[in-house]
Amino acid sequence: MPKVTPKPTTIEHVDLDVLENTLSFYIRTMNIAVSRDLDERLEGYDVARGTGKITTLLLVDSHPGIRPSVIAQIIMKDRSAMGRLIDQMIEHGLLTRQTSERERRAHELFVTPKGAELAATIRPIVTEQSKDFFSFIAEEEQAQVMDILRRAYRKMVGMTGEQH
Amino acid sequence: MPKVTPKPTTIEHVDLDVLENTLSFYIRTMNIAVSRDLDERLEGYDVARGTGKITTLLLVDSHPGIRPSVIAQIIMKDRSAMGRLIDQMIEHGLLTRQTSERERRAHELFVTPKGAELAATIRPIVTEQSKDFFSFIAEEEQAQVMDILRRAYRKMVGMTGEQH
DNA sequence: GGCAAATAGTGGACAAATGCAACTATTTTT
DNA sequence: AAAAATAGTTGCATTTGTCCACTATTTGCC
Repeated sequence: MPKVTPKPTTIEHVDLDVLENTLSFYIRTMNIAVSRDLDERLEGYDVARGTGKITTLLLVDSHPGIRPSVIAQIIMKDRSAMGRLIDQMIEHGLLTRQTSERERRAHELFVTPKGAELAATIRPIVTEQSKDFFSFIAEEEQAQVMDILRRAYRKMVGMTGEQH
Repeated sequence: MPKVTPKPTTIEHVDLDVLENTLSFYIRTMNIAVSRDLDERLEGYDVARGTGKITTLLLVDSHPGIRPSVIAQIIMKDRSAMGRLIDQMIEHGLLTRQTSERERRAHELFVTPKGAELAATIRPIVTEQSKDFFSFIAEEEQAQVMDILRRAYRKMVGMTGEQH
């Protein structure tokens, strides 16, 4: 209980308590910043806002017939959220959906020409955004972090890399 | 336009297109997973859910009198979101707020005894959660990633480390 | 001194995202 | 043939984030 009004703590002098050494803190915080920046760059592209639209578009584009549930695993959403995401993208004319003939429970997704075009437009933007955003980290270090996180991610979603 | 029904793409065989080499993808995705895990561990602690409560509590605890706008910068929220967060925490009896005497526009935040207690409870949980969650990454690698992200974060929020 | 601009915080409205649970349809197990 | 598992949909309640306008106070400038 300080007797005098404390000097205002400015951001330069703040230490982050235990968060200083907590990886999850940095992941969570950087996420906010990266996502915001990405949204700005994609403004107007009807794939902006929220995690998942970009991944979904690119995935369907490069894996025609991929099923919603597979994408859901990859972007860590539950099926209902995934479904809504797809509805949205179909409404925007980016994807089509049809029932699989061999698995009539499942759906298969395909890009429309518009979707394919958007995918092509997006690809370089997404790549550059990431590079630019992290440009104050040396290339090698970026690669290092990415390499480590990639392995972590793969274990997490069960991409073992085994071919059978 | 495939003539036959394509074989279903399973998660083991998916490649992530350009996202494979996009750091922002991994940050965004890992964020979802870490945050979910954290929420589970903090369930019931009225500091769970959403980014910011934990940081706010720990920051106020270790910097009595800190101002909302400083915290806002640190957790990258705008002032109105920050205000609501604080309202919530005051309602829960974790913080108190008073007008600064030297800057009557500004507020100063303090923890209540209950808040201090919660901070003490939370601290080890948060630290361990991060370690556990990333336990499949070697300690050194964790440290490496953290070190790099820390520097990135600091530049971003303007923590230059200068003492004046 | 006095006016304009900057800073700190509040409050309202609105659009999205998230999580949960219940429900249908289809396939697989037993 | 019945039960369990899988794929997807729908509705609902909660939360979050964002934008904008508004007040109070301080600082800078003429």
